[in-house]
Amino acid sequence: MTNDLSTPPRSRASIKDVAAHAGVSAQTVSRVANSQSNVRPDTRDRVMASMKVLGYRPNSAARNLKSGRFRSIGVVTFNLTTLGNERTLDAVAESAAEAGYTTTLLPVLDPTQLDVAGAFGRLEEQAVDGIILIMSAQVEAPEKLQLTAGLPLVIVDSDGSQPYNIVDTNQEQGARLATQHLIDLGHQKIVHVSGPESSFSAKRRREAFLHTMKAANLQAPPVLLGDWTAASGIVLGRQIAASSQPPTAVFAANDQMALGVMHAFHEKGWQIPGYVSVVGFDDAEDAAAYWPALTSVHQNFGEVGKRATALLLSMIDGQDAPPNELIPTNLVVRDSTAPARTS
Amino acid sequence: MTNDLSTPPRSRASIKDVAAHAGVSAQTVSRVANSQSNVRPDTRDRVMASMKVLGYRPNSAARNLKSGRFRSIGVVTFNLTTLGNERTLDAVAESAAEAGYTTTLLPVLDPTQLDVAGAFGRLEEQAVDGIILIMSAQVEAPEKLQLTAGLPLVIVDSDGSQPYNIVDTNQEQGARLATQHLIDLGHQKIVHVSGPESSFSAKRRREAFLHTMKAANLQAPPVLLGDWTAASGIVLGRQIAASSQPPTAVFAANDQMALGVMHAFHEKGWQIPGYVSVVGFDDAEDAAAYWPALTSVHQNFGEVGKRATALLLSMIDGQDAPPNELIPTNLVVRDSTAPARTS
DNA sequence: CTGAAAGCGCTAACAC
DNA sequence: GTGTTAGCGCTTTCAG
Repeated sequence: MTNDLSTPPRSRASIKDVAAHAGVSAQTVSRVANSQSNVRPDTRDRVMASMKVLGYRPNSAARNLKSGRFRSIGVVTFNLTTLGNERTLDAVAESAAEAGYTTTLLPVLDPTQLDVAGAFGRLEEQAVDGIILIMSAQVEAPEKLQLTAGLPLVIVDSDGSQPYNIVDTNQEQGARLATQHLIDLGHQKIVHVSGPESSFSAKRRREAFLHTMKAANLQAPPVLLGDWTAASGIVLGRQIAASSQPPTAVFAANDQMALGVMHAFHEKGWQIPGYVSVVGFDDAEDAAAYWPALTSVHQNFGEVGKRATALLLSMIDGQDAPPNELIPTNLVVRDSTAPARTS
Repeated sequence: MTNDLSTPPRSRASIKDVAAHAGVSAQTVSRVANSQSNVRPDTRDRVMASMKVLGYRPNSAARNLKSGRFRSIGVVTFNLTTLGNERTLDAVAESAAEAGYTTTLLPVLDPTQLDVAGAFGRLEEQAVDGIILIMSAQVEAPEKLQLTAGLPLVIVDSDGSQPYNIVDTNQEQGARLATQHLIDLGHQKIVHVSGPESSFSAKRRREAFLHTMKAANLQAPPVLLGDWTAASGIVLGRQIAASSQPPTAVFAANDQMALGVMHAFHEKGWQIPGYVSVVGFDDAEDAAAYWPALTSVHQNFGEVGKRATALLLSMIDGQDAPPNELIPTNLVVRDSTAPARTS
């Protein structure tokens, strides 16, 4: 894939060409292009005709140069393949488009790149007016983020300790909701299948789980650590299924792991929710089609993306950044949870 | 979300500022910024120091204006929320980044927009050197695509009849693989759960299914039409489960609908694959964690994105476009398929 | 090795 | 209503 810069780009008609063709000044063409009112109708028509004939399209690079803005926001992603990241990105792109901004993807293949001044600094060379960093659930927020100093930055993540503008779902509240739901159903032995050590989201959910258990005077069995994938859920689920004193419920930190856990329980022949209940987190699009339909904590990623974009745009406009925002979650009860077995 | 254009953008140090600070000409700064060789080491060091102090970042708008290129490719998406689209986009972004291009998202909220000359024409104003159109599985390729004339365009879709450069997985071959797999297992009554009428992918798969059945001298029951969602799979699955003469196998046009179909079969108490076999299409990340693990046709979306990007970049470089590409698929056999029941 | 001049395409500000 | 001028930040070209 060579990028021969010596190859001239396909020539496009410029404003001058149109002006010449229509027999007017470049300025008039500009006025027509920007649909300003002070152009005589017949002149406008003539110019429009010329634009059409020549296939004229305004050059946004020139516009950007003039205005000092790119009307584009950059989104740094580590791996889009996480459900939440994708939905958030989706919402960001839509919100940005509504505001007349485009969204530029800045994929960071190797997370450690972020620590390299050069690599991350280069983000600022991108034609963007601000940056949204959608933290991967698997990557720690790098300390070196200062490097973006100069460009407005919004982080979508759970680590409130970072000195940046954070938008996220209220993970703690969600985990509390899920845990309390199980407790209310009479479950006492509840195993938590958590995300990886490095993830702040995982940590938040884990801590909230532990806290809620404690508040109910319940002893939490050792927390199991997965990596968010369904495959890790299967492994951990089998581990649970092999224990001598099976729990009556499992709270998985995301739906994919919950799916894997249920898979392992089916293998073992356990009834869900008759023998064991399972709760997930995310409320994935397919959660209702899992077998059984999964009770899960709904995260409003669309809202997260929207708020993050709104926040960034207001920062770009030079306004003071509002305090960090936490989008509330809600529990969607389906068929994978029931009162604890009595045996 | 106002966009007050009168608010001046935050000032950044320009090449002039650096030049003044370092006591050299702007030209020299430019040379240093582009790491050209003909600068004396101490001059270079002085300039670099000034750049650092002032936090200088080259303005890509100006560069773009000079070079006539944006080093960015636009990706038009209708809805990212489809598995394939997301993975393809991911691969496009990575490939583009490797080639030094950024990826600009051009979300089209309302597909009918495409028919409006103005809306689609505006894509060309975007700061992109070419466009990849990832057709939604739910949207018909508009006839009006001619409107992009002027910008290199690659379409990721299955409609070979369009006069554009197409990259896609080999849907027909995949559907044949799935159908033949069931036939080889002795299934004779196979129901196909297809995607929506408007989708070319769905049509391709449906036709290949029908053709393969015919070639095996098997009569295909009426095809059921879903909308790709797991929810529609549940509805259709219940319909199948209610029939007086149940099929021995179902071939769903995507994994999500297969998940829904299996959900309905579980409800009915049917054993999978003991009583009925199910095959999906996509090989979703979680397919192996479904219950039972789903046999599915693997689509290499990563390769599709890569090839589409490579194709577009070569077109941007003014090279002749190679013929349309079809990426082969392969069948991943798991636990949801078994020999047909004999009863 | 370094600098000065010109111009990429566009638009704000000012003529007429 | 329309045209002219100037300049956004950078790089290519040509002089020194």
